[in-house]
Amino acid sequence: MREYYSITELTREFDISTRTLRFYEDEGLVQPVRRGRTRLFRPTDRHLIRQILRGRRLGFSINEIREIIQMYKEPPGEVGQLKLMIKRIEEKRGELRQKRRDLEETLAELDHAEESCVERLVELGVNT
Amino acid sequence: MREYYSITELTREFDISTRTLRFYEDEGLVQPVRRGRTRLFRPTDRHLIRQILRGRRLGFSINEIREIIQMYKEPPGEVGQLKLMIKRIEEKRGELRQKRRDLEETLAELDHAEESCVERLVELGVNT
DNA sequence: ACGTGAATTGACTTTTACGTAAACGCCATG
DNA sequence: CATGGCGTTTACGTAAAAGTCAATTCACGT
Repeated sequence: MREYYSITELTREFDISTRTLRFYEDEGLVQPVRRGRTRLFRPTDRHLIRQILRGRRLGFSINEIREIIQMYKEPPGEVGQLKLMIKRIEEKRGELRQKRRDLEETLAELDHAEESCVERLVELGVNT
Repeated sequence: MREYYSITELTREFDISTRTLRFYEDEGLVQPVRRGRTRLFRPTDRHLIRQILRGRRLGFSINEIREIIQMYKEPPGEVGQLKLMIKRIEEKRGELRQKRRDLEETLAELDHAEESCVERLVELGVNT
């Protein structure tokens, strides 16, 4: 496990711009350390980026991603906070399950659409 | 099956604004008929709205949603078009499968986070 | 005929998530 | 030593997806 990653290394690995990474830093999603003024990203930052991009692909906003990331962190020490956190996690899971239903339905419709296309090709006597 | 739905009926059903529906019309995603100036949405428009919102929840842009909707329509008559369409459908399915992986991973991490919270509660001697 | 509520159009505004450009520091290499 | 490459900050720009507001315009019930 490497200790530090430069910003351009990560932009290449994840195919995002430096602007994007700096933006995520401004938003408090990652906290690279500094050597002088240059940013050094640690494995934990790298993993966070992975999580951010996952959230992004799922259509979550930066704020929602921030919330989700909070949930991955060390659980709080106080009972009320813990219960609240669990409730929030439940809510997010609800959203994700909704997304999963949406996804399966969309996939099913695409399957159906493809079938229609294939049938049509067969009708036209195309060798598949 | 009702023949027509008014714009406000649909805004209530789907919890979106009239502005949003008109925007979707401008974008050519739905084509309600007109009686004078007022829009009359048919069941097919209603179903399209359902599909649009599904796409939106999955983080697809309007353009991507437009593409997907094209795929649901009658398959084209020409062989080249059909093959192209099938290729596009395959691509979209790829995207959706990526989203599904993202989703499962996120759900898994949330499960893990919740477990940590519950464990912590048990440590604190809270009666769950 | 008249007021009231629902719908319409059009213009302007807002938010999000970056893009882009300018201007500069640091340093290794030819 | 200057050139390229990578890094920085600050600031302004922008596209997408609506929200908001103003000014009508119907449709109707009385």
